[in-house]
Amino acid sequence: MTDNTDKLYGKEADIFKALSHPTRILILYSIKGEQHTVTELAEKAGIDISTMSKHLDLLKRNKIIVGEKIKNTVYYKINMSCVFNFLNCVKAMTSCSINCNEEQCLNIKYLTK
Amino acid sequence: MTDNTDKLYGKEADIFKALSHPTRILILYSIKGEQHTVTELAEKAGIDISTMSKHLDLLKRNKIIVGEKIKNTVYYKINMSCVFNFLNCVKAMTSCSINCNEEQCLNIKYLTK
DNA sequence: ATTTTATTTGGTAATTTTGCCAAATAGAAA
DNA sequence: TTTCTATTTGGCAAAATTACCAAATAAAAT
Repeated sequence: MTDNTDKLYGKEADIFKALSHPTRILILYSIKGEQHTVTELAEKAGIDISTMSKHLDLLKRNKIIVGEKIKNTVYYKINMSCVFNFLNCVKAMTSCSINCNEEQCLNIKYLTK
Repeated sequence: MTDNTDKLYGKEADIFKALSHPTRILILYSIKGEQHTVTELAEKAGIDISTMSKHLDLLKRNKIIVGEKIKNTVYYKINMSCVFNFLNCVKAMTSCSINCNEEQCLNIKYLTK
């Protein structure tokens, strides 16, 4: 990839990269309704706390989530909630049959829900 | 990451992973208005045709774009157009100051455009 | 002041991604 | 059929990501 492409589209690509791991999607859905701590999320995901801390840090650096420290504990919550709009479309697409387009997928989702 | 997390969120993460490279964002914007071929896109991006072909293949496997073959040439176009809705939000966030949330970013974008 | 609690950071091995070249494929044109 | 054109695939080295353990922070509780 050229420097020019990176300059033009690197920031946008970085947001997608920050979202491109199953554990980080789990984080989003977990803190959608209520705030959670690293310890809670690590336990829920079944991974090491240090690993979860690094996943949270990546989402935080990209302003997708924010953490609020109260006493010794950091509570994480969503900052970029538009990600859920896109996740709805993604879920419609991935649960749709193999050769359909977005419009068809969203229609199927609408008809069957 | 556990098998369970991958089973639950792997598909969604794969879509984000497919979008997580500057060259692949360039592809999206390039074919948003009009269809393009591998050769054209490789030239625009300044990279090898084979490299561009692999980027397109990844987007195609994830149903984000589709290719239509006419004679010897494959024309690529967008299949999952909801990605541009999300890109609008992403651009608002990334061009916003350091500590703001989505609502503030979108307001700023609204006020300044 | 010392201990406990919650979290982050450093180090590192295993895995995955990326990008070029060269070769293969598929079909159109001559 | 042979040649030409457009694209894809295989191979490989460089770079990036991931996940664990161990160690470091930072502040609350005792």
